[in-house]
Amino acid sequence: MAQEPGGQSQAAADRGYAGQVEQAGRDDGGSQLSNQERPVRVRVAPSPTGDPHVGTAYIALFNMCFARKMGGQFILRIEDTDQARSTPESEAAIFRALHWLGLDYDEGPDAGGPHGPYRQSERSAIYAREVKKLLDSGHAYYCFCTAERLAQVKEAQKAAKGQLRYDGHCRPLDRAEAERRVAAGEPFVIRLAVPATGETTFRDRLRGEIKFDNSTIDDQVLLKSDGLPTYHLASVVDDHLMEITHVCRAEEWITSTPKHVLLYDAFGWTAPEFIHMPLLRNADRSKISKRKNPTSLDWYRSQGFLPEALLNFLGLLGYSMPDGREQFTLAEMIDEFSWDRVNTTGPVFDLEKLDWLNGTYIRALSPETFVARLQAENFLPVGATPEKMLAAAPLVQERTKRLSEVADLTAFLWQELPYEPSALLPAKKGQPLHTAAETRQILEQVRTVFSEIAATQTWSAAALEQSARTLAESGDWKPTELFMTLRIAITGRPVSTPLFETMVVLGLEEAMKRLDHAIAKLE
RNA sequence: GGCCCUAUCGUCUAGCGGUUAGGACACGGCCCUUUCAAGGCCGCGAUACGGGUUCGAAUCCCGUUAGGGUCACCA
Repeated sequence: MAQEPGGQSQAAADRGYAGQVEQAGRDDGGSQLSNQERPVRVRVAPSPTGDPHVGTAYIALFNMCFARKMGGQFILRIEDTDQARSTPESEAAIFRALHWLGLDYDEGPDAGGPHGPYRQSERSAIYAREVKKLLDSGHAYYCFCTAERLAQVKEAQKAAKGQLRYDGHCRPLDRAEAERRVAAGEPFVIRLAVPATGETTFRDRLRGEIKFDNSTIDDQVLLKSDGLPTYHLASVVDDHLMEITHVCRAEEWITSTPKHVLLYDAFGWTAPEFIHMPLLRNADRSKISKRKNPTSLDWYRSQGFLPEALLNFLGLLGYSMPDGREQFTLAEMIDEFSWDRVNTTGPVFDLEKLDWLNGTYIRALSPETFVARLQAENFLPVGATPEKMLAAAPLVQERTKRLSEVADLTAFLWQELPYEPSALLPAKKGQPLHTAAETRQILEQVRTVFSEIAATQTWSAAALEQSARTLAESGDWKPTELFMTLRIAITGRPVSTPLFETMVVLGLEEAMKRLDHAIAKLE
């Protein structure tokens, strides 16, 4: 990479400076070992604004897999340097969501660890200290430009169809003079002094060499006027001090990576290896957004997606297992993990496939686990009992894609649903096949026969079906016609879990009561 | 618009110079069946385009086109 001459000598000077820092004590995140030689340490660094994002889980998953595969550490760092948007509620929601998914980190705000604090708002002194080094070495400078001036410059550049970037107005300012203005209380920011010429290159693990002309890189603000760092400064400083070896983040960061590389150079630190994951997409292929796609992990949880299913699904996006299997556990994914099988094209987040996958996980649950999950996640309908749900579980699981559907699917078990009397009459193309009187008559026969069964035999689905079938055939009813009439009488709906099994679950007394009600409706 | 990334069925993907381009979701049909599901079988359906390199390109290179990202004192 062709650095301008000045930049190179500056970098050399920095190395000596960095050496002093190391002697000074525990500020030595960057050992001289390469990233291949150091123990793997990766992180996910969400910003606590709004709902916990599905993209955070996606990136966390891949970081986690790599860390576990390599026997390294996985860290959570909260990037809350935006005072206006960060909230404690959002932070708590991130912790909750990640733990729900089983993406447990080794170090983090709520997990502790030797490289804390893990919340950037608590690290201000560190950034102030580090940015001063940049000021001293000439890699950063004070800027007093007002928002208005910046806006004007941008307008002028737009009009001239030139590049949109800071014009370097404050860069030539004398350091002593600048500090006098700072001391006088004038608002300021600190900017990165990007070399005017040359280019900055880095290697992306997935895409190879990526090259940027320095002339296209902005003099990025490092320290905001509120005294807090921007993402660029904070993440570079923290990744270094936290001894992060691999930065795996979303593709949207590629264009700011050269700024980070320049920062590592300016500090005299070894840059981590960069891995830019593809961006999750909406159906129209734009970056996934809450306007076009559910993005909140809380939403997925409230819909009744199982964490293991969601994780499996995320693992299918931009990634594939060596044997092509599509259903796998986190442990299996870790076991087989390799960056070599990560794609670079942004996958569309397909909710339909998630539904299918979630359904397969729900069906694989034991009835006991199924009910336990419903209870734990508050999906047990009002009035439902775990005992009855357990009995119904095998019938319900097979028809459930999301746990949230269970309430509707089993509604008739906990209450008698209203329906129109006409719904009891079998019909074909709008034409009734039997009159109300005929229907009432056969229902009365059914009630009689079922009562006998109840008195003499076990209340089994097979026995009920057999007698109902016999009854229908002895009359001029097709079994399916009678079954549909019974289905309406018992469940109140034309679509339900299998009729006779359902009656068994419902119980003798309740089923007979509903038959009586149906007969009454036909009088 | 500048810069950067990307390009196999509608969607998720396999493929890493020689395959009838494979699988999954979705969709359609059939079977099973008591409705809905689940399950089984079958079908539909892709290498963006144009140049090269090569005996041979989905695979390698270049260009075009298209899509995306990014150009904040947000991350």
